[in-house]
Amino acid sequence: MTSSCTLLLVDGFSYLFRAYHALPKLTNSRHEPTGALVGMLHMLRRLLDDCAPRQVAVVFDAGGETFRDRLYPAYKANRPPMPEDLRAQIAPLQEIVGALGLPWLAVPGVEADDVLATLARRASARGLTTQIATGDKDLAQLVGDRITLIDTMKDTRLDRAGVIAKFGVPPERVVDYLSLVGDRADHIPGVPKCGPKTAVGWLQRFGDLDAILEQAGQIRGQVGESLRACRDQLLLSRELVTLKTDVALDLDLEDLVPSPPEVATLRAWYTRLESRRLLESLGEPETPPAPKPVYEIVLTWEAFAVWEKRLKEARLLALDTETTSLDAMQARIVGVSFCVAPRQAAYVPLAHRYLGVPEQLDREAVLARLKPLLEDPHTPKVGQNLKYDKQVLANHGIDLRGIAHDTLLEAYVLDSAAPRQDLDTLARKYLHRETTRFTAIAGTGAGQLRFDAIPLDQAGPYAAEDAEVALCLHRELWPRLEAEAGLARLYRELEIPLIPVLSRMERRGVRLDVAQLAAQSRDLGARLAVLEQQAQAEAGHAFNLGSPKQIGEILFQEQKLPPVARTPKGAPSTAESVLHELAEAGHALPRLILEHRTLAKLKSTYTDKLPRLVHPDTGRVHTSYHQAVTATGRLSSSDPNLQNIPIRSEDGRRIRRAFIPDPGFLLVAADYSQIELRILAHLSGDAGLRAAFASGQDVHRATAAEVWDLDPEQVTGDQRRAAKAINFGLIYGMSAFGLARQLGIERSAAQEYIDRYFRRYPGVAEFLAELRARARDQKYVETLFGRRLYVPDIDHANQTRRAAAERTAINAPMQGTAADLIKRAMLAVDAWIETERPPVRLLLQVHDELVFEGQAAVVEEACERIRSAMEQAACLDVPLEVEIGVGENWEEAH
DNA sequence: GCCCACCCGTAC
DNA sequence: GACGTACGGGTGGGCC
Repeated sequence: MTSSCTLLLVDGFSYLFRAYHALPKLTNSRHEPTGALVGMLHMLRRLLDDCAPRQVAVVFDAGGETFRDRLYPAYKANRPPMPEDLRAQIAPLQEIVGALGLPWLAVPGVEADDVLATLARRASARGLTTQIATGDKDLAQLVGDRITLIDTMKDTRLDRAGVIAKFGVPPERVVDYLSLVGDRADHIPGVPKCGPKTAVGWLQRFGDLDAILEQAGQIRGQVGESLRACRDQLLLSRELVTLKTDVALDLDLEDLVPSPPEVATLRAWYTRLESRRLLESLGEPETPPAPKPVYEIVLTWEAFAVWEKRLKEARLLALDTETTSLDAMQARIVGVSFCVAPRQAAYVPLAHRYLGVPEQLDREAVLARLKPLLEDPHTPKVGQNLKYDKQVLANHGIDLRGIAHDTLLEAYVLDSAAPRQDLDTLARKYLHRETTRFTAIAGTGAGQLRFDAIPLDQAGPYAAEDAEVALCLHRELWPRLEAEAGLARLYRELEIPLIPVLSRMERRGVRLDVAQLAAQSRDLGARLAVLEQQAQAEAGHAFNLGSPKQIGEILFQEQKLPPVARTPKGAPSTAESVLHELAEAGHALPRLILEHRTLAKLKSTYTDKLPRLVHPDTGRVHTSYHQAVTATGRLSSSDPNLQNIPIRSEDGRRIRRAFIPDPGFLLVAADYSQIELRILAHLSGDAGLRAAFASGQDVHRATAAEVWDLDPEQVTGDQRRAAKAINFGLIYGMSAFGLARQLGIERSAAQEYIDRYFRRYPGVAEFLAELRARARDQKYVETLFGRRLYVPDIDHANQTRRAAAERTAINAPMQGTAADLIKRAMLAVDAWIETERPPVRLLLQVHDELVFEGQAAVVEEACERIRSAMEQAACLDVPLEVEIGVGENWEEAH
């Protein structure tokens, strides 16, 4: 669509609104909303390119009361207020429009449409052609020989013929048409039962609105009656819909000639918006792009000595290791890279093995030279995920100290909900820089090269770049953290100190009774075979019990059982709750499948898998803890995941018996009791809930007694169960629906429970409402220690997404505070162990539990030190209680 | 043979 | 659709 015009008028909000609703809700890395703004600016650019106008005006509503509000108080009443994240984009938009050199105006007392109409008519009277860019159909009344509408989002242009095609009436009848049909958005009522077809019919038959009203008596039926009843309203509607063309404007059309753009201002704005496309639109930057850094490959001792000196003198050195494996416990060093300032980075290859590799420096000799520097706590280091490098260096006898910063943790504390925190993603997000990916030099899949097989001309620049990017990233992220004192503190005092603690836990590992697990596997295998045979006999044919698809076909097609629930994709669900319900109804097959599933899970995930992960040298399993994965601040564990070892069923608990201490040691398990509920009591300040904990009795029983007005000993099992379900449900943002399903009761009964609960604990109800409001207001929620979780979906247009964000907003402060708290406890316990060196080792963390092994002789004393460290981790308005058990295995310790 | 979506189940 | 946070196994379909 290309056409030239002399005057271009832009309906500012019309486009901003549409961009806001049509585009995904983008924000920049500072969480400032940018989506609608960037969309609108792209639209504006295209418009200017297409129209090449001599004069331009971008017109905004000024806000406040207009003559229409005075004429008709219901006008635009009940419109939801403008979303805050949209409102926040208005002022920047106006500033940017100004910097583009485009005249813009907002006139109080009239709407933007009236200003557009006035300007268009004035131009028309002077013989100028005008195009109005808008999505608002009211403007169609202005269309004429010299005035057309354009809609860049739909890429359409509306001239006189276009108006007739769209509305069925010419522009001069558009006002009458709109008055008859009405406009829901503006609260203009129209004639009941009169839609577009009827309105056009009348206008064609009678001419205009006055003629229709004069001859209204001729129109029969209900529509005729409602037309006659609407007479006064119609005249008012016409007045409302008619645009003013005589708005007093203290400007001349000549004032609408654009001035030259202020490029520097625009560049600053576009940089802040983080829009590459907009930045490119400014043309070549004033300074040429930095030349691609040339990284040094260190192959001689002379070159090494130069770098050694630089490292010693650096205020902060960035470091990265390249290895043979992602498994930190198995990995061997292939090379190390360093960076001391942007573009000053080097790679020291140490163990590359491909054919034709040049002479490298000796690995052990280089590491011996680096050891004092790397172990010096006063030589500050930065890197991406230094816990990994610390492990790898430990494999070579080096204890990395002086970890001052970690870009992974910086990024995580700034935005824990970001989907990825890897170096490539962070470089793109914060440095607007594309980096070489590992797969680009190593390939993918089975043919992927190990790092020592990658030719040095590729491996070297890749490795050096990683160290350099880490340093640059730190320079970008650290000021952002420092600007938020709470976040900086969390990072400095909790997350960074935790690195060596987690590293020690991973390195220590935990001992497994492999023979016992093998015996369990055999037992489970035999039971599974029996169940499989019984199930297949019941079904009448062989099938795969591990396939939900086949199970669904047998149960719901062959056996015609009722499909109780469906999966998100619409298939009949075979989930546990469904099979349970069918089994309760007396069907044999679902019960067999259930039992088979349970045992198959235990065998494949645990009894078969765990022994394979025992480290060949240590004879123990070494999990990896991930410090920057969960949105709430919890740790996660993988390879193997030791945070989901079964405990609830008897068969499952047996697996815990295989977790055993070193000879001469005992296992100690220390659990926080009801930690999240205690945090709820503290954060909400609810007197009743606080009292329930202060009394020291069973909190679910106390809750039940309070809600049903009983003595604690009168509480029935079902009442306690219900109270427990509500207590947990609160933490998860559960609805009456969820509670009803959980308890197997009617939804109305569940609602009644919840209502009673909130009447008894009004502080809790208030607190939860406040969390929702806070999330909507500031787009994030916080833990007691200032950890932040952004919830951008909190005003998502999709109801499901929005509700999910609300649940996150409710859950995160409690789950996150618990995570902060146990991290503090871990630091305290570790400090005790590292300074006093008792024969006690911290082995595992399972969200609210710490697992230790301690020498039998000191275990009793150790328990008290552990209890004290954990209970003193924070001072809340309710006591923190820790339950400690000791045993020959993990199950016994509970 | 590899990768991925899907379904399901384990923990707190 | 309906209860938050994770990790991971098996199936089955698609791709190389």
